Amino acid sequence: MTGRVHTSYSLTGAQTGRLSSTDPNLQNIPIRTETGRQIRDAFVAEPGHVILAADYSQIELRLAAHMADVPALKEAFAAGEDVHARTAMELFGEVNRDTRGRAKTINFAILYGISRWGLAGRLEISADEAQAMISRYFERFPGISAYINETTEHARSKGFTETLFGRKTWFPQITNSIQHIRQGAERAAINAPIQGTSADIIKRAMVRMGPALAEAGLPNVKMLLQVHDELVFELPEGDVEAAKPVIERVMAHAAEPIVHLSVPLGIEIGTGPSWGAAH
DNA sequence: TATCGACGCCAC
DNA sequence: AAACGTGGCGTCGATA
Repeated sequence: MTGRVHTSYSLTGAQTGRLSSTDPNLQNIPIRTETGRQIRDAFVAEPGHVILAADYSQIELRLAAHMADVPALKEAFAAGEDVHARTAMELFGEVNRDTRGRAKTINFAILYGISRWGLAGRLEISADEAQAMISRYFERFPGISAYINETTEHARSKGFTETLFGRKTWFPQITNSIQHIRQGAERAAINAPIQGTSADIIKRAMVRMGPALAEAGLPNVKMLLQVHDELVFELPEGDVEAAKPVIERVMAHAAEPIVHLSVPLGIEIGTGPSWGAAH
């Protein structure tokens, strides 16, 4: 008995290469509402220890900017700018609460394989209006349009997509004669290289983390959880300042030396007595 | 009593 | 008509 909750991870749980978590699933613990935050606060560190949460900041949008070669987005990430604001400026010519919010929604929609109906539903506008916004997005960021066309065509001709590290995901439904099934496969194929490359990167960071902490003289830092773009640690309070730069460096450079990204990978680190407080 | 799929909701 | 990606799980009703 450890007196703690223990999950099980499946290394092949998701088509894209993500981990999945069961019994219990610790990758969908609430956080967005006040009640959710209180639930995360129930995950506490041992006395004398703290929880450290390290997140990749907008990793999938950064990878999309790299893979689709979108100069405006790459510049924004390189400069540490607000990328959704930058997108709003490109699309609407001005940045305010409304345009930034809509730009953020469109950026997410791109990662998921955009459709006029999906965007229309999310923005509560007509499909025609959504199509006009997508066309505008493609005009401003032609690399995104090319990425979508090339990725779906590759999936159709070869049957699979690849991450930047060469890991394949297969799409047998990409040639299905039923339109909505085929289109669903196309959206998944657009997303898979992005989500999959993110999964590859954090796995590489996890493999390197133990040795890196050991070499840094930090044997008491324990890696507890992975939540897709986040690693959760428990460590003695006195180790926090030494551990932060090690964790940051391992995560930020995890793609190297196999893949050289044209955007930096930003890491956000927080600490506290609980998982909730570490965010 | 067990199993399966639809549904809704939680996360990234 | 149209729900945009990846998952797990609790509930409910149909079924064996």
